[in-house]
Amino acid sequence: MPKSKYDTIYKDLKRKIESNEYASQELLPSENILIQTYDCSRNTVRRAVSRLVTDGYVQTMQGKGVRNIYQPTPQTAFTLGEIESFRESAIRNGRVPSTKVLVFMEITVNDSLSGKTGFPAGAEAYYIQRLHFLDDMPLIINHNYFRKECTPGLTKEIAENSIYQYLEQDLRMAIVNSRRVMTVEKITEIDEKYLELNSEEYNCMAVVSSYTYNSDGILFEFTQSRHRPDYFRFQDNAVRRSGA
Amino acid sequence: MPKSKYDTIYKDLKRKIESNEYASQELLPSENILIQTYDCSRNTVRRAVSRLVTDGYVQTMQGKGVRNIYQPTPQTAFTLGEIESFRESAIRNGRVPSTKVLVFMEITVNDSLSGKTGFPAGAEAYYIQRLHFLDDMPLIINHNYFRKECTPGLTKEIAENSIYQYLEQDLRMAIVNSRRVMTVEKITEIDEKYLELNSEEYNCMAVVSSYTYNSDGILFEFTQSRHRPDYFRFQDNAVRRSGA
DNA sequence: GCCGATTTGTCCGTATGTATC
DNA sequence: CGATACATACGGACAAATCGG
Repeated sequence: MPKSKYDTIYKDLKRKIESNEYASQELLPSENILIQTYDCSRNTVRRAVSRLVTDGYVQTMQGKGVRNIYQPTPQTAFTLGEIESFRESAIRNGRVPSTKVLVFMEITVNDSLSGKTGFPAGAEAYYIQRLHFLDDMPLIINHNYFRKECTPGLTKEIAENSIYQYLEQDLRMAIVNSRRVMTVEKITEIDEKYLELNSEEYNCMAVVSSYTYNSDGILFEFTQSRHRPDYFRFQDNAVRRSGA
Repeated sequence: MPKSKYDTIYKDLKRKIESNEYASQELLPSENILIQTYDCSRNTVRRAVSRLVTDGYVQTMQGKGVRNIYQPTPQTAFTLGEIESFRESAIRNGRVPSTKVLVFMEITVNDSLSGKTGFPAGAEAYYIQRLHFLDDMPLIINHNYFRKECTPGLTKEIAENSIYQYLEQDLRMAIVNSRRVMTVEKITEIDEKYLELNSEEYNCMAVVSSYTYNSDGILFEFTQSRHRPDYFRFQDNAVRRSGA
């Protein structure tokens, strides 16, 4: 459910671009036309369009217009710039996700873990290790740490489905911000075993570490995602600010 | 040189956050205060702040205020969401960059290359292979393809310095948009030789493929950057739009 | 629980500047 | 030169969330 007018316009334009209602490399209707189309102010139109710019869907050109530069993302591509759960990403790509919980335990954060996760030492936390499948192929091992204080009531059953769905829908939690770091690391025996990798073929893998904050600005999740290298693909769109 | 009022405010707030003038986890001055401070309208302040949000510097909370959630990025971290040349990134991290041109040639795009780069078949292009050093350590091999039509006059000498500087300052070209895809690929003999890698230790590496468009919406650059895995680090900030 | 003050979120209208055609 | 299109900036109005009394 779109929550606001500019969000409605944004989603509508996005859908039209994705469904080729505007030809690639062609101009979108001008702001004035869009104002009439959606019966709104110029600011509102511009807000919607500026989101399409950061999404890499369009490019604005002063004096000329707004060009559609959208190109469909290949399947299995993750998109950066937004927070998306494994399940959401899979569904968006038309795949069948499944999850196996390898470890579910409650722990107390010690100094070593505190340095790695950013959680305060002594805090209570859930540690969850999960294997994610796409169409029955094991692709990702996730090591999740959730601060218990912020995410009470997590169970193994929830972890088998969607933790984010539980946090947002049941706990009414707003997940706001996530810092992610991508690196390449050597594979471990656990990776080799569960992802069915051969270390002679691939001896390292893509690792995404993410630090996620809730709407109170509290770091409540640290996750390390270890991706099968041959299926790892992250996509990003960058905008160069003139004269930066 | 900041080009606009909101850009000035954005840069000033950013600097203050980075230099700890606002304590971490604390609130920034309210919009009303900022309006007085910078003698401007509310929209202008909000525009500056919203850029800090996408940068992951602050988090806005309706009814509460704007919290500083900035954490300094470790050195050698690249930042996503913006286009930055190797040279710029190195300087930002206080390192000494240098570049060695391995190959500089002019080519005609054939079908195979057209599929890879997105350039039309038959187009003229520069192919440049470069080795990038940070503090005398070889870190990245870049394979650049530039459409000659869009980037006339490229020379080996320019490639040894900064191509982007040439494009922006000399050709007055506006680089606007770049789509990037990160993957993990097996290392090649060229990688092994120039990056001084041992395939028994690391047999794959981080690869960033980027498709860059100019202000006319024309794809003028395709680059494949092959990064030493043990020094590769990409950072990103993601915002979850409520109810997405 | 209520109310008012504060703070951010959304939306509108207008004016002016700059680039393109 | 004028018309069109996007960019910047201002001001005002109301809504929604938070907080303190």
